[in-house]
Amino acid sequence: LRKRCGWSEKLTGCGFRLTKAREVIIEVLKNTKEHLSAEDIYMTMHQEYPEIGLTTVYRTLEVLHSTGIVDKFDFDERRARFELSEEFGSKKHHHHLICTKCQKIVDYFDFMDEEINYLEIVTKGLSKKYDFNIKGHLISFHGICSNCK
Amino acid sequence: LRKRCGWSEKLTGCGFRLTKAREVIIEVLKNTKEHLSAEDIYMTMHQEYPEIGLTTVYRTLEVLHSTGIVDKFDFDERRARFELSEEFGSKKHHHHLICTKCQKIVDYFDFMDEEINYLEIVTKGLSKKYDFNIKGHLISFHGICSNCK
DNA sequence: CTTATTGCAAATACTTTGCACCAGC
DNA sequence: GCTGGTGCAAAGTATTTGCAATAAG
Repeated sequence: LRKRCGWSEKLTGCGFRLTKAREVIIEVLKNTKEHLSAEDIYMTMHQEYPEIGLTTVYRTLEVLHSTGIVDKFDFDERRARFELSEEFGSKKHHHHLICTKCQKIVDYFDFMDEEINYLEIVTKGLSKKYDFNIKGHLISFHGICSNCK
Repeated sequence: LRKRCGWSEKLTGCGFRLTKAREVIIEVLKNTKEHLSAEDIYMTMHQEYPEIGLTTVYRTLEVLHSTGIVDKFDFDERRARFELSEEFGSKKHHHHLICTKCQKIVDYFDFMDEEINYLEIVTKGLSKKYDFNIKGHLISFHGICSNCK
C-alpha cells in the first residue's frame, strides 16, 4: 500500500524546504500546456512576484528535476524546457512530433496499440540486456509539418 | 533510379564548396564511434591542422547538419554532440540508453522485432494523423546503469 | 537556532557574429 | 574575379556560482 503524495510531501521527504518560490513555480507549471523555459517561467511570475529572481527559478527547477517532480527536455535549441512530470502534472505522458523547419512541437497522447506494446516489451528487454534500471523514455519524431511543406 | 552520392557531391549539390576544413571534420567524424562535441572535434584535429579554428568547426557542423550529413544531438548537457548521419557514416541507426547518474550513453543497434515493427507502423500513423512529413526519430531510454546502481 | 534558500552580481560555458582577408570554382 | 569560407576577437545567450542576508523548520 503506497501512500499517494503531492509534490510538497515529496520535497520535504527529500529534505527540501517548502518555500514561496517553489510553490509559485509549480503553480506556473500547472497552469500551462507548453514546455516552458526557465525564463518563460520567470517572466510569467515576475508581475506578481517580482521579488523572486531568475537564479532562484534555475535553482528551483534543478531541485524539482532532481526529485522527479519536473521533467527536463533538450530539444534542438540552446535552452532547456520543463514541465511537470506525469505523476504531478495534469498532463498525461506523451511523445513529441517536432517540425525541423519552424520548430513547432506537437505533443501526442493518443498512442497506438503498437506503441504501448513496443514500449513495454523493449523496456523489459533493454533492462535485462544492458543491466539498466530504466526509469523512462523520450521519444520524438521529426520532420516537416503541414504548414511548412 | 537514384544516384548514390558521397558527402562531397551532396555539399556541392547544395551549393557549398569543398574545403580542407570540411574534409578534415568529416574524417574525424568517420574515425570515431563516439558522439563528439564541437570542441572534441576541434581538439582532435588541432595537432595536425592548427590553422583550422574552433569557429570554423562550429560553422562547418552547421552546414553539415543543414545538409543532413551529420546528426545533431542535445542530450541533457549544455553542449551539442554530433555524428555522421546513417547515410554517410559507418554507424548504423541506433537508439540511446542514458544513465541519469553518470551520463554514460550506450548506443544500441540490436533492435528487437517489436521495435522495428513499432517504428514502421507508428511513423505511418503519425504522418497521416498530423499531416507531417516524418524524416526520422530520436528514441532514448533513461535510467540507472549497472555501475551506478 | 541551525542550515537551506535566496538575490544580486559576477563568472562560466558554449556558441554566434563582425570584419578583413583568403581560397574555391 | 566573384562569392563563399575562414581566423580572430568580440559579443551573445543560457546557465551557474560566491557570498552575505534571510527564512524555514
